[in-house]
Amino acid sequence: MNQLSSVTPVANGHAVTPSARAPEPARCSLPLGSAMICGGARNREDRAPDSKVLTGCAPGQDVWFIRSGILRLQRHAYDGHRQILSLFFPGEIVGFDRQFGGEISIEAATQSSLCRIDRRMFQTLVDEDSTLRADFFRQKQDQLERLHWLTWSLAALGPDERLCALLALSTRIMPYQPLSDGTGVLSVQLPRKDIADLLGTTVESISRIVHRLAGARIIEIIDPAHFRLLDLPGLAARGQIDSIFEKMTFGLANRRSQLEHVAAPAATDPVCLCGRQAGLLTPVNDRRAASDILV
Amino acid sequence: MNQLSSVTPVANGHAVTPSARAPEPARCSLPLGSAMICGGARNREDRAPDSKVLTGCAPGQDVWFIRSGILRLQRHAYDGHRQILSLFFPGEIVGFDRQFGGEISIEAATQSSLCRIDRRMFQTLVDEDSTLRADFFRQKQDQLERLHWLTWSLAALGPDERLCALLALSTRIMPYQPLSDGTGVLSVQLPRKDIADLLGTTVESISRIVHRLAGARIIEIIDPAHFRLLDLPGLAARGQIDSIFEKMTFGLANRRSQLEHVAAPAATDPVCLCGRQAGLLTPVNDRRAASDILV
DNA sequence: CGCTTAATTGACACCAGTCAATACCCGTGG
DNA sequence: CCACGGGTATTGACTGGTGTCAATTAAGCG
Repeated sequence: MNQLSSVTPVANGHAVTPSARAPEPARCSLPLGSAMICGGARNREDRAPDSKVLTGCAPGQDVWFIRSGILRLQRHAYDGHRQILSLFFPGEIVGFDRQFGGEISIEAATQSSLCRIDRRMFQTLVDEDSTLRADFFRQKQDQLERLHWLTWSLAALGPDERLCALLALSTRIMPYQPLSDGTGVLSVQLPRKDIADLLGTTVESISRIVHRLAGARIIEIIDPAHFRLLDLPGLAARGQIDSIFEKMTFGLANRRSQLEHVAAPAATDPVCLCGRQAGLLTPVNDRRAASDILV
Repeated sequence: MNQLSSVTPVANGHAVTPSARAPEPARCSLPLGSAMICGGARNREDRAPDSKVLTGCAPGQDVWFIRSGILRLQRHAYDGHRQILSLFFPGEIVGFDRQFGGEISIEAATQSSLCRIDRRMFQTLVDEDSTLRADFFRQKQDQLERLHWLTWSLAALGPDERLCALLALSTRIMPYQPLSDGTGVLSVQLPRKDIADLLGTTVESISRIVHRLAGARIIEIIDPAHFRLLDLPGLAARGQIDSIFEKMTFGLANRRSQLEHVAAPAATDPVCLCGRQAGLLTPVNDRRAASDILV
């Protein structure tokens, strides 16, 4: 237990790139297809948890690139019931699709850092750059697959199985510290309420299930947001995602590590690469000009 | 009751284009974006209910265009439980996306008529023709929206509300004969089991709900597959789709009527139009050559 | 130290799934 | 014409899980 507390600090800070929290990194370049998204400080926006990113009402002239944090796509029923339809993770683009109805919206689930992209600019890029298009397609496919899973599990699985699946998946999308004995410590960044609304259940049930899993020696509760997963394969099996685990998490983990590679050595050189085609990357020193290519 | 029986014949025949059942129409041209899909008889395939169209295992080198009928996207749990994730309707393209996992598959839910399209050919067309791409995008958007609805309703709505929503939506995707008094007769083409597996419930519950609705004078049961909807707006409201009803059914009804216009006057002239860009439609008399453009 | 918020635990009712039996429809074949 | 059989729909009785409501505890914060 005490040895675990030495690991937990990973949980602090926000989503994926702790370095982004540093005061004004001022410039960054983010990979997307063969293009680089160059967001100057003026194109970046930090969002606090529960703040709105896109609502159905607002025209939403912008597309958003997620630098860090987790966004949630949600819809409310007449009685106020909220259901989370999907989560969006670092490296993904949101807001390009058709305007949602008035009842659907995207909000920040955790502290997030976004990068604003002009809609028409992005449209143009997608039309011109087939590599970007392919990459964007792949994102859509990933998101679709996640939605398929959620839909299926809501109807075919029990709440406990759904939570097991989520915990297993979380090892790839949230801070997870593997230990030498095969177990690992997971930092759950999603509020309990969000987990409940995503899995179509209640916070009370989540709490009961968590403690039930702890009783069955499948997990160990460090604190309400940190669990030690004693049997990750077992979790995946209970959630019936063992056969698709790799496939579902591949794209996610990929984009995440890509972002980390970019964000990590950010303290070295102010040069920002921008290009629209593979092999045609253009080094740009003036960050204002660079950020204008892809607002 | 007797006046209703004079209406029900609409229910017979299969899905949407009864004329397609005629012996060997041999040629047809179907609109998709600015292109026309010209399926000669050898590219067409009729599928019986429950026959497989795409499985995760099979490489599936082909893309399918739905001429008539309803296809279902489904997945099985370990215990055999089946969940239908989505339905596909006439005018839509399936099979272009990433290969599914082994557990997911597409089958015919009703008697269906499909049109086989070579994958690479379609890929090329999508890359070249931005209008087709836009149309294809719109299809994907529609499908995504339906999936969003299903996901949301599985968690936020009760089984009865889900059925109400499905009935309301069905007036746009299944034979529906409006009557002068504002009511109308709906022919449900989906087997009871499919309805249950789509809405995440059981056939027993479906039966109970149907009779409950009849008791509440919201519908009238003509026979297990034909209902007289006494209060369509009420149904939509119960299903909480009243505010998005038009939006959700627009694309579907659109494609359906498009297909009917094409299929209806099929007995006139053997000329088959094929073209890749708007305004560049090329009349082709040799149907073999025509069908080769887009196999 | 008292406030607010989140997490937990308990008691309870009710809905919906399960299982089993029956009714119904629609072929076939006698 | 009726008897038979297979599939589907319906109905009933029962039970278990899960939501709901309420109370308690724990934790963060001024």
